[in-house]
Amino acid sequence: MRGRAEETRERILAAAQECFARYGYDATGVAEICERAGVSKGAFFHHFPTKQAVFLELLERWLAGLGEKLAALRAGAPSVPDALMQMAGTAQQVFEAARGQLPIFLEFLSQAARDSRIWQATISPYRRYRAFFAGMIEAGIAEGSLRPVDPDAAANAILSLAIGLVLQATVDPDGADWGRIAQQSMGMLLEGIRRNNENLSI
Amino acid sequence: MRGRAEETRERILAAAQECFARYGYDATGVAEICERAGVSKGAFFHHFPTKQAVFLELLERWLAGLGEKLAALRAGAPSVPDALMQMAGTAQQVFEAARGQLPIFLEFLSQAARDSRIWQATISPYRRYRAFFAGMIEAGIAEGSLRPVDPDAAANAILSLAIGLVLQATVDPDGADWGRIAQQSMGMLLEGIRRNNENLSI
DNA sequence: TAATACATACCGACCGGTCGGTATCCAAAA
DNA sequence: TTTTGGATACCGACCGGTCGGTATGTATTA
Repeated sequence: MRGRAEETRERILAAAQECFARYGYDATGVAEICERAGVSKGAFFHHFPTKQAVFLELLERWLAGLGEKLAALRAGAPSVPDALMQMAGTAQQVFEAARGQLPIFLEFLSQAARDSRIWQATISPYRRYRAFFAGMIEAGIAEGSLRPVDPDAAANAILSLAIGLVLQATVDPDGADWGRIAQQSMGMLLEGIRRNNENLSI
Repeated sequence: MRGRAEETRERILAAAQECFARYGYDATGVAEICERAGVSKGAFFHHFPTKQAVFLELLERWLAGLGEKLAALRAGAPSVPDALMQMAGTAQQVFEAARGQLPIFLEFLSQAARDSRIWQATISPYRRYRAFFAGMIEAGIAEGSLRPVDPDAAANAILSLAIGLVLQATVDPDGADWGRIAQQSMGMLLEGIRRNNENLSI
């Protein structure tokens, strides 16, 4: 049996993620997490100093996973526009896989807007993502696939689009086919910054 | 002097808005609202049946105000692209005026993702906005200023952009000049859906 | 046996909401 | 004009319950 302790830790994290997504950070009690994890309160505070520490670890894992996914997609695409469209394409899977789990993203954001500790943990990867996209845009301009737009502005536009899509999919999951919407939206934005203006059917 | 009671109500609402923005809905105590409003707990529950009722009224006012603003901007613009750019242009004022108050937008969203009562109050105006933008896109296509894109998809793209911008400005207010970013982003998206493709310098 | 992993019992602070009572206001009566 | 009476506005002590976190004891592992 490998690491009983480690397994307990993971169970606590998984249970917490479910609770935070369903009820929100404040409205989730430590007792509820413990019950769902099949673990006592003592075990909880043995593995984590505070409730916030659990939240923070979930946040850090989530952000790290996101970063890896983005980098992998970029590396596997032949051109910058291709990479962007592929990222938009994976949105479908993301939305389906994370259905019901997405609200925790909102929870991450609203906590970050208030708690300086969580803000720091959030903002640093976020700025890396922004820089990552800006770098992609620059590369696209250099490779000739994009018009010479302001890379920072374009990166922000892409990020805004992505964040907005996730949020809408979170709050109104049945309001639209968000995977399709993601691709179409990215297609439109891309059309606005790509160099060759041959009309592709959207 | 009109209505002492009404003034008290307004003071409670204003105090609650500040608290919700600063601490979040759950973390805000009724006692804190009362203290900030200079009002007793009894007065609070005399004017509102529950804490949630206060939140709901703030939400409804906010959404109503947003709708009016959008309609006014649309009515005052000569063309659809003009209207969109003007809307993006007002972002600067919005961000500056609401600095520090923006987190309540996040609070609205995260509550809507959980509480069905608040979800209903949120989703109905939200869908109206979406229809409003879709109508604008159709009008733009009809007037010849926009390419024949899917109006719903374009409307969703615009909404995503707007939501994403507000969120980034909320979480990272000093991370960029969000007013400028809003204009540039909308400009790029617009470039992707407008008919005449003359290059405008961004 | 020493250290780690976990369980149970418990604490003080604080929560949203209630309640009995008081102050204020205004219309009608005197 | 003054009095009065009832409705409205407001107060603040208080309640049951829940919260995050702790203290202490027991089982498991090394």
